[in-house]
Amino acid sequence: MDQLRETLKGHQLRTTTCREDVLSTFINKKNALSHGDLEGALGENYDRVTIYRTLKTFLEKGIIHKVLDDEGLRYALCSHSCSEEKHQHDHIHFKCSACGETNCLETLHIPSIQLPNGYQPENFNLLIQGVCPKCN
Amino acid sequence: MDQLRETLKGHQLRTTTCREDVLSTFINKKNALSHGDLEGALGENYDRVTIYRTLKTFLEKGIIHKVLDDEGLRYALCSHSCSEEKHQHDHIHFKCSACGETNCLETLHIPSIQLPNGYQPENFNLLIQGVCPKCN
DNA sequence: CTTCACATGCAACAGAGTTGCACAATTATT
DNA sequence: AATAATTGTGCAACTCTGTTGCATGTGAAG
Repeated sequence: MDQLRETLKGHQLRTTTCREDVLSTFINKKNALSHGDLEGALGENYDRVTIYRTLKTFLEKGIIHKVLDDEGLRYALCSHSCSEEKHQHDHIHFKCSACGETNCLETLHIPSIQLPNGYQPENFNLLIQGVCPKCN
Repeated sequence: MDQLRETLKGHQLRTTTCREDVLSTFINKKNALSHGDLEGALGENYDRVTIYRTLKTFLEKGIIHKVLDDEGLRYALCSHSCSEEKHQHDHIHFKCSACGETNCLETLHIPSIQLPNGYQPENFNLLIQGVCPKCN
C-alpha cells in the first residue's frame, strides 16, 4: 500500500485511489495489460476516460511502457527506474498464442545488430510470439 | 501493369482495379502503409470498407504482412514468396522518428536468441526506432 | 453471352481513444 | 486546522478505426 504511494510520489504524481488501483493491478497481474483489461478489472469504480488518462500519465512519467502486439496496444511496468526524460527498454516481449498473455522477459536483452550506414537506432522493440511455459 | 495481374493470379486472386491499385501503391511507395495511408491515396476511387477487405485478403494470401508500430498497424509487401500456408518473416522494421516512415530492412535478420526453458517461439517481430539515412 | 462465384458499395454498427467543461479531491500555505 | 491553488475525475459528446449484412456489380469459365 505504502509502496504504491512511494512509487507515485517518486514520479511526481499525486496519490489518488485510481492511480493506486491501476498501479497495483499492474503489480499483481504480472503480464502486460490493455486499457480494456484495466477497464474490466476496475471499470465499476472508475470512468473509462480516467483510466485512459491514468495510462497516459504513467507513460509520460516512465512508470509503464508500451508493448506492441499484432492485435493492439498493451502496457507493462517499467522494471528499472525509467523517468520522464529517459525511457530505456531493450528487453523482449513474449506473447503466448495459446493463453494470449504478453509478458516481458526482463532477463533477456536484444543482441546488438549491425545496421546499414546512416541508420541511427534509438529504441528496440522485439516481440516474439509462440507458446509460453504455462501452456506448453 | 501485367506484373500486377501476375502477382494476383499467382495468389489465386481475381484481378480487380482496386486490388491492382492497392498493390501498385505498395510497390511505388516502398515503405509500410496503414489503412489510412491507402485511404488517402485511393479513397476517392474506392470505399473504405473495400480497402479494409483488400488488405485482409492480401494478408491471408501472403502478399503483405503486418508491421507493428507504437502508433498502430501498418502493412508491407512480403518480399519472398509467402503463401496462404506459410508466412515467414524474420526481418527487421525500422521506423524513422523524423519522417515517420517505416521500412523493412530485408537484408538484415534477427539474430537467434536463447529463450528460457519452456518458451516455444514461432514468430519474431523486431521494430527499431530511430533516424533513417534520409533524415540523418 | 450466360452463369456462378466472388468483389464492391452502402448503411449501420461496435469499439477505441480524445476533448471540453464542471465539479471533486489533493497538496501547499498560512 | 482551514483555506487557496492546483490537479484529477466524471460525464457527455465526439472522432477515428474497424466490422458486418445485404443488395448490386463485376470477373472468369464454359
